[in-house]
Parts: sequence; C-alpha cells; structure tokens
Amino acid sequence: MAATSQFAIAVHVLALLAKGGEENVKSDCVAKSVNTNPVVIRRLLCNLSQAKLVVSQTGGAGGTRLVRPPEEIRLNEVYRAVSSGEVFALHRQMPNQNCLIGKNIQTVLENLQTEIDEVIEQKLAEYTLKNILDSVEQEIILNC
Amino acid sequence: MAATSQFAIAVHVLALLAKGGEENVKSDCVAKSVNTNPVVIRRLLCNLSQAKLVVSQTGGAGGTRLVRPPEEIRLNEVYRAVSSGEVFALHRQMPNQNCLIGKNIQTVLENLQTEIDEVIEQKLAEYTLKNILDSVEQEIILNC
DNA sequence: GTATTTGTAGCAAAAATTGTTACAAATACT
DNA sequence: AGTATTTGTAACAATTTTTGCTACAAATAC
Repeated sequence: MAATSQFAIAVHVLALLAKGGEENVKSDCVAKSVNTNPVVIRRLLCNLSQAKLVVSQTGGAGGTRLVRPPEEIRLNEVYRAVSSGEVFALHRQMPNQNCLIGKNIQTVLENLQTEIDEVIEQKLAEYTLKNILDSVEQEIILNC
Repeated sequence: MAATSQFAIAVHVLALLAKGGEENVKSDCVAKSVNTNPVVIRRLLCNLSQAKLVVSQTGGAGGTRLVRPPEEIRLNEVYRAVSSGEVFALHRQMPNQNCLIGKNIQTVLENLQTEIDEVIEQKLAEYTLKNILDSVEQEIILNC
C-alpha cells in the first residue's frame, strides 16, 4: 500500500539518537547505519526538527539529539511528523463528474481516510521510542 | 504516505457494481466513471474476483457483478484484496548489519506494521459497501 | 459464425521516491 | 580573525512504483 519508507527510517534514526543519549549524533554516522546518503538523513531530521522532536547544531561538535527522553516520545508524533495523513491515495484522475457516484465518492473516501488515520495514530500512541529501543534490545538477545 | 489509489478505486468500482444490482456492469462503463482505461479496471476486478467479492463473464452480455449484497461486504475485505499489508514501507536498502540497531530494527518495524494493519482492518470492518453507498447518497442530497 | 467482453501479457508513460552534488550559513576551536 | 567541520537546502539525476495503453487469445451469447 505504502511506497515511502519515511516512517521506518524515522524510527530507525530516532532509535539511534536515543541510544546516543545527550550527545550530538552526526548525519554521516546515522547515514551509515541506515545505509543511505547523509543528505537523505538531514532532510528527514529537518521534519523531525520542525515537529520539535530533535534539535541540531552546525559545526565540528554539531549533530542532532533528542529534545525529550525516549520514554516521552510517542510514535504517533513521529508518524505525524513524516506522514501526509493519507493512508491510501485518492483518485489520481478526477472521477467523472457527470456520474453521481464519481462526483461524490471522493468526499466519502476522504472521511474514511481521516478515520483510518486516527486509529493509526491511536495505535502508535501506545508505543514510545523507549519501547522500540527495548524491543530492539530483545531482538539482539534472541539473535545470540 | 501512500502512493497507490488501488483501495480508493476499488471502493468506487464496487459502489458502481452495487448500484448495478444483479446486472453485469462492463469494464468500459466503470472506466468512464473512474476516468481511466478499461484494462486498469479489469486488472483491479481481477483482484476482487480472486477475493470472491465479484464475478465476471465474457461475451456480449458479460461484465461484472457482486457475488453478495452490498450490506454483506465489509471494507476490510476490499482492503485485503488490494493491499500488500504494508501500511508503511520498510527500508529500501538493507540497513547496516554491523550496527546492532540497523540489524534488528526491521524485525521490530515488521511487527509494528502487522499491528497497524490489524487496527486498520478492524476500523474498515465497521463499514459495509451499503454504508458507503448511503454516504454517497447523502452527499448527493447535500450538494443540491 | 459473428459480435462482444473479459483476462492477461508486454510495453510505454507518468509520478513518486530516493540518491547525489554543491555550496552557503552556522558553530567551535585555535 | 582564520580554519575546520557540520547542518540546511537547492537543484538535479537515478531509481522504483504506479498507471495507462495496445494487442490478442479465450469465453460467451445470439
């Protein structure tokens, strides 16, 4: 259904920052873990920064860190920071406006879209970044 | 978040079939309402057919119709018929396996993916195709 | 047999997503 | 003040996904 990995990468990045603690983490370092280009990471961090989840600094001692402890960051905030609110896309071409269904189905679908987005946020609100870190830790143990 | 309009089109198409009642509706007719190519519609109908939601016939009196009345078709079935079960995409590139978080974050994200998919289905299960048709009707009235 | 429609393959076009290069602005340190 | 380093961002390229189209065999009804 979804084609973008923004949310997945965002959680990954935030997990790294969480592990980094109070220290600034550089986009270059994050990029290596995610296996992508630093600019891609910085673009994503820009979204997270606007959502007041992280803060960045330039310069030699620069980088990015969380503004709140991991147990106070819920995943619905992360989702909201990177998502368009469109769980599924609407018609790419405008439906036939001479057809009564074509003319009115979009409004109905938009409402549905909103409702689904709400339950997703509710579900994601059940988890904090700390929970994610713990789950990752658990995986590490299992894989030994 | 999502780039595909498969689900939106599917609901649109099924609404048309529902309005069509017991009659066969041709892909050409549906395509005109959706404003796309008949082949696109037939491909989608193929998915819905495999999910046992519709049945098609070739020939001059051919076309497609619902196999069950609209009040017995729930939207989660439609969703399942056209979706990949991936609300958000995972990493496109494999994360760095030498990083503990990179190595284990994907499993955690997959579990999250599954959980979110479940709440989406639960929400969609609250609505039938009949509900959608009624909502569209309501829109038609409001727009007069 | 003829006309019509679905099912599907194969390819083209368009759109979305990600990756890359380049560089100004900011910051810390000497 | 000058230097080294890093973020922020623009502009563009490459890739991937999604949609649209042409063509035609198979199925069906008349």
